[in-house]
Amino acid sequence: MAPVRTRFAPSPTGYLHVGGARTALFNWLYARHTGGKFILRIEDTDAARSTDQSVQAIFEALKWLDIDWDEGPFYQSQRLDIYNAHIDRLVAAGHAYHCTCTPEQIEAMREKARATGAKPRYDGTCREKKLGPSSDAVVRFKSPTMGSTLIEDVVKGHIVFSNDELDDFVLRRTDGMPTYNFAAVVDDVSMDINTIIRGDDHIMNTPKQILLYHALEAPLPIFAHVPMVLGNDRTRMSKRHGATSVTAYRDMGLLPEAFINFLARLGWSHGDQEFFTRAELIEKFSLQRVGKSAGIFDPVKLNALNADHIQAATPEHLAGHLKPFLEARGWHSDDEAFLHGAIATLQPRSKTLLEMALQAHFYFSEEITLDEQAAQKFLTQNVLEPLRYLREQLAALPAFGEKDLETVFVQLMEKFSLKLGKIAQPVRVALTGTTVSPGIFEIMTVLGKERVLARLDKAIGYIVAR
RNA sequence: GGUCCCAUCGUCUAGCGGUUCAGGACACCGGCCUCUCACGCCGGUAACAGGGGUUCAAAUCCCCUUGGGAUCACCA
Repeated sequence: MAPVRTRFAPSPTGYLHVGGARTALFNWLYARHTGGKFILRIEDTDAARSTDQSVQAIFEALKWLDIDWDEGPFYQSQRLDIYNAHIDRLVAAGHAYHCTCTPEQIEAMREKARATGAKPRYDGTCREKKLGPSSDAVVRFKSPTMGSTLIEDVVKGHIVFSNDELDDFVLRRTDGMPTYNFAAVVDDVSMDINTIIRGDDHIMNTPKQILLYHALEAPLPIFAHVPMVLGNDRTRMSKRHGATSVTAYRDMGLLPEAFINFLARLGWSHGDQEFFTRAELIEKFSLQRVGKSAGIFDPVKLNALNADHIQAATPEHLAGHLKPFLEARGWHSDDEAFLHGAIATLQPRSKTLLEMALQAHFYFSEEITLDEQAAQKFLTQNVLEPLRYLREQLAALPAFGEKDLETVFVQLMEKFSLKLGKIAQPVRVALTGTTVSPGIFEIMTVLGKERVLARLDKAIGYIVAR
């Protein structure tokens, strides 16, 4: 068996979207799983719509997902000589011909066909004219008029197309650029791509491509058409479904490992398992386990999976991904231990890194602001003495671990006959400014004695002043 | 409209003829835990689109209907 060679071949006409990312992921996973090669190719033969900005956006997204490639990136726009050489071969062999019909004439043909209820298609006017190349001629493929073409798809099974459905499609445009079907096949052949994994919206192109493989006398690759990713309205994912750019999910606070886990599980399964590390995905991925039906992209489930990955990650790992969100709020910390401690307390209560950053406000804001409602309700006269006592006891503490703190609180509760519930909320408000936060002992441990005392002083001052 | 693909809980899916009055996950609804919010734990509601076959036996195989999707360019 020749080693597996897969490729991802996006057209740079916009950012990398969810469907494209999944196609890239499946190709990459399959190559990594089999120990094969994964090739990146940029299909920029549409000069009008391709932009370098889009190319950069695609690179950026793949980099975030940590999908790396072994060869490329190749640019089709730089391979015109190769396509032209193949065009010459095809014309010489009688598989293709020059055609000077104008777009207007073609449109007229289609109109006429539609009027008679026939299929709108090129009528073969130039098919036998043996025209030579010229600046106003396209090159068309001479499609067989009889017979049928069979696709043996790894995920969809056998699909048969009658060849009379096909017309003589264009291989090279008047501007000298190859069309998609032709360039893709020439590249896949010349790059030895033996496994083509792509969205099933390409199924209709496949018979044309198979015919081209035959004309080029090239061995057929394995085809695997994976089902589409749909939006919640059951149509193909597009801009109107909200965030569909991969990097938008990064900016919403998703972890790349959670995102690829989610993408992989959309259409592929391994028993009942939901959570996969990157290594597990590579180990377990297989084309046989890819389903046939389209799936709806569910952002709620994505977030839930992300929460699982956040919980499973180490604070050290999360720190790198979280920092941009902190910095966006003007928060910095050179104290790694402090940062990691803070993250650890937030892990079980954050579905996204954005949520985590938002909840981390009291760790990184130098001066916390007391929420007025919270302060009104919990920083009252009757907790003034307990808080003063607490402040003194804490100040005298030689160590500031959770156990030490608990001991102080037990004493406090006994001395003032208070339940923990009665004193915890005031302390929470004093330390964080709000009524919602991680456990107060964890917070205090992370914050450290100095900050805790300062915040208690501030709260005491607030009570005295009211 | 032609062609092609698809069809299990709201969603993602397990199920590859019998051990399933269909299992898991997310979401939802109860309860427990508890210093708040979460996490966690326990429990619950919820699906084989419909109709014909084949078979001793069908969610699983075949056909039809219905529904959804994709595609019909000198875009990719």
